[in-house]
Amino acid sequence: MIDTNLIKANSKDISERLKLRNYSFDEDLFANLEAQRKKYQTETEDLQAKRNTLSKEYGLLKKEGKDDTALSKNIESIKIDLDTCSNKLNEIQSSLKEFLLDVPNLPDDSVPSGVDEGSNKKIREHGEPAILKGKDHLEITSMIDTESANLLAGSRFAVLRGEIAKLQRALIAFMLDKAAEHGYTEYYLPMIANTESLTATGQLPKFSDDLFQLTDDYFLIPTAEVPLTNLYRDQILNLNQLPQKLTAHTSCFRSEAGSYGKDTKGLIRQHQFEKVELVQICHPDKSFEALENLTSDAETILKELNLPYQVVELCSGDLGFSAAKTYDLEVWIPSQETFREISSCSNCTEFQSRRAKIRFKEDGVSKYVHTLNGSALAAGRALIAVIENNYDQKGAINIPQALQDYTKCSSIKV
RNA sequence: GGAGAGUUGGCUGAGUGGUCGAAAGCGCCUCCCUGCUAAGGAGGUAUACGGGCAACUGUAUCGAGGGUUCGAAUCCCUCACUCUCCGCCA
Repeated sequence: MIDTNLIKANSKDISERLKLRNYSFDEDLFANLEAQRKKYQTETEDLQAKRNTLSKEYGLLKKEGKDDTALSKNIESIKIDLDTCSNKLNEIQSSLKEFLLDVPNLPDDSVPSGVDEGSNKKIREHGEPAILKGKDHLEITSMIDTESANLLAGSRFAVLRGEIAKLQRALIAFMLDKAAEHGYTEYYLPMIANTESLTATGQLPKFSDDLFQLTDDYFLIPTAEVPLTNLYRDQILNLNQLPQKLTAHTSCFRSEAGSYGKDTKGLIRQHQFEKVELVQICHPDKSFEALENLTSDAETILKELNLPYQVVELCSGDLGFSAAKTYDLEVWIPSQETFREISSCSNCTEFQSRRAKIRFKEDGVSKYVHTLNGSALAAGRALIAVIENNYDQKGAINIPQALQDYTKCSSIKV
């Protein structure tokens, strides 16, 4: 949520910046709602103040046994006005909130402008992508079983068997250990979140179609960013508690509505996948520095797995709803002869902390923290990358050195 | 799932219809006293939002939501959570 004072002060500027990310901000509607909010709030509070004083007087009169009919009438009429006024106020406040919850975060000034991914900017590259087009992961091994998954649940699910299931588990354990090395505290979390949590991090109310909803107030999480960030919801931290660095492995669930026909083959786009997430809660002055660190924490894993990848800075039009600045890490997928997103590291500035009311106290003043998140990494996609980039073309997958402590073997027969 | 008890400020804990944003203690902060240590004294110490250049001031908040009342921390209803006992269970 954007600071309303900021909008009031520079409505034009805000509107321009939001245009960069293809959001058209209705300045007039906002100004109108905000003006009305102010009017009705002041009026309501005045009436409440009046009622409070008169009620006190009434009490005194009663005590002294004096006549109270005139006062009683006066109070009654104030109550009627107050009722109308506060109803109106509630109505406007919820419209205003609805309006504001729909507005995406402001792109940071450093973000390249552009309408779509075509304007994303490659920052750096690491490793040597394979020259020849390779087999895809489904062709390489039958231990990824989409047919069974289809039988059990439907499309966009996978059953992993034997060594491949173990390989994914090894990847997750490796990633968690790396996160711990980088100072992140490991969490085990509910994989169901409620409406409030999902609203705080920005998935709701706008993107409910992307979520699996279980019941009225239960949703499967689309990422561990949701529970991890919400751990601090409604809290005021001490300055010395910052930064907080958290990590968790969870399953992630996405409806993938609107992606029919996209990446239908293999593990690339699933309804359920495993991911290790990094989250940082930090001082506003440190968040852009923290984004560089968090991104490099995620990169370390790709480096140690010897996977070729590139780092891309998203342009304004390609930013996610809550992000002010994002780096995508894209890993080389030989069968597709292209780089595919395997991590997305974002600085959400105070967008989520305003929604979640996560603050810290500095010099006696409470301020909003900045929140950051990034995958380190998406395990399903990492699995594909490891399989395809290490297939020896003869029936074995060579396990990267860094993983061998976990797999207890140096290659897998497929 | 059944029965009972509870939820008040950073903490402990008073408060059963008005003078209560809330006693007292602890903690914390400022100042005073004191040549160390220890002790003592005075004052201050929630959050959000609104109005005001500011000093300041208004409103709301005693688990959450609704209700009764001129007036609710206090009475009524619903819900959540915690604890104890029983049942069941990984």
